[in-house]
Amino acid sequence: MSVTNAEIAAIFNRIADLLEIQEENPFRIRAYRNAARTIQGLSHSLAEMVQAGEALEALPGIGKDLAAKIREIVTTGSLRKLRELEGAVPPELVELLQVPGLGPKRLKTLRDHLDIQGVADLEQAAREGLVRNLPGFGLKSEQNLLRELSELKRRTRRWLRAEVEEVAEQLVAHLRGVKGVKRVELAGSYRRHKETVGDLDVLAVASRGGAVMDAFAAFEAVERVVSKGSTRSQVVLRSGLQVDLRVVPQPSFGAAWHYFTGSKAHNIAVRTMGVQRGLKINEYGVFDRSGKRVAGRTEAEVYAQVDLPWIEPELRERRGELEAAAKGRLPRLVELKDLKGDLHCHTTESDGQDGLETMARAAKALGHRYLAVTEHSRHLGVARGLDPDRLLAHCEAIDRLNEELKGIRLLKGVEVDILEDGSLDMPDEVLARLDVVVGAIHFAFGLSRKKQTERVIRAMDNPHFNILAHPTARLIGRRRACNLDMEAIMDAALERGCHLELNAQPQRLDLNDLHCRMAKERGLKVVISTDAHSAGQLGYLRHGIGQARRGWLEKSDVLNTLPIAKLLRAMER
DNA sequence: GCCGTTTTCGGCCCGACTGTTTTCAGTCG
Repeated sequence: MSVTNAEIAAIFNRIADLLEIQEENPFRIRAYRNAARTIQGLSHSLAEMVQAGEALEALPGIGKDLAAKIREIVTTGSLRKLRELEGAVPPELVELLQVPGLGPKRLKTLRDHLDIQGVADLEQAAREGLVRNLPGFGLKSEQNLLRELSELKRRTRRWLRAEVEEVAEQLVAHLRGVKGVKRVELAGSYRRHKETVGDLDVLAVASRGGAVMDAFAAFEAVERVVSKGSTRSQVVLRSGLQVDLRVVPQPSFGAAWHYFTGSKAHNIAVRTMGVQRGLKINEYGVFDRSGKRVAGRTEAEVYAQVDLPWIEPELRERRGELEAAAKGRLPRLVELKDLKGDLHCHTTESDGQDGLETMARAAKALGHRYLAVTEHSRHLGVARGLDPDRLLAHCEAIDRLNEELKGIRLLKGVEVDILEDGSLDMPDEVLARLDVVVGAIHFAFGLSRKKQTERVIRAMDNPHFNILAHPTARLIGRRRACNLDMEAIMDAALERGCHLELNAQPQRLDLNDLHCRMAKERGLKVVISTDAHSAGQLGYLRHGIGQARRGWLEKSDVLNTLPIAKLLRAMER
């Protein structure tokens, strides 16, 4: 099996960690991290590029040396440089770098004086009071280290963006109520709509920081204040989520919002463009050589200084957005209001929590013009999957309800199980009577790449098949993606007139952002659906939209932006 | 280790906070 991009990126990140412990040239370390980031963001396989003899050196951050290392990984499955480094550095030390407050320098002090080799050593030494007397350390650092070590597990987790949405909005509302605060906005990966976030970044505009910072520390959900200054403070919530707040004056708002939104790679690139123009860009503004502020009130002003139009936050990942912006070729990203309906949901007839009519009225209230009702099929017993008779009876109920409903149409559908051999868990003559057939994998996730890919393509061979639901079946943080040749599946879908779903459940968001881009590059339209199991979940489309936008999708790339008649025509095979 | 409107060497984004220090290093984002 060929090496994946993620594996190559992981090797480079690992090398960066090991070099860091060895206190190597920091720019060299950054080169490895930059390359890893580039690789993670690629929408095509490096292994295939190598096999096709394509020039890896054309990729940003990949020069002659790293290109050779990628070729070595692809052809031999490993990297000599990594083996050498791992031989020279005790593996547990890398883990210690994850401890907040512990960088390569202080780690070296710990190793030199106390022979610290891992988390257990450090914990013991700190307990025995040996750390406080080291140069550069004191009682406070020893206590902080002990606390960080005990929280290591909790602090390194990432959060589903949707999980922190509620507390984020509460915090923003809380801060907006503080006297003297002119504006409060969320920034960071949350604003970029990453599927998971490591912390929450909040930006406030106020002439003075004091009152805002006090209110921040007093926010109901705060467990502990990590640091508190006049422009920047950090807290940990009871949930373990870390939140950073920065306060800037009004004229700096745009520069600060840009800076704190990131991504880091995007920011560095923009600042570098500034340097080339004789400008210094920081969170307070854009400054010319004489130190005079020339921009900063809005993000658009900042971008204008480096001759770029404003760039949507979801695109700021250093994945070609700066080049596209320079050429005037930024995508016009799809928006929630562009969606005309939802093509995947469940009712109490299978494993949903609300009945048909409740779902229909909730969808109408959201402005949907159509909603496909797609219960599970028989094979999924735990979800009370429907056999052919129950499905046909359900369809009759849908027909009856459609006669009463105004302004929205229910589509008769099914989420049919794709069996292990690629056949569908419902007879063709039943599928033929439906408006939309959604197919999905719900078991045998561990098949080989070849078998899993064949399974899905065979399912799409069925002439009634329309949409492949949650294509990789991943659950973020809980179940890894099925091993699939996504490019082959997309090509097959295109040939057969099938479509792929971007499932908007926060723990799925499957297709992911890179897959969306892969689809767009092929001209394959994506369906954004909620897979709602209750009326409330119909609102999850917003999560799907965030992911779609990260994948550069425009209105015309998304099938369910079409009105009903065009939608049904577009799904015909 | 990468890269070039400062082009093949010598740079590489920039500021805040903490804890230690007495003027700053280390770390973080």
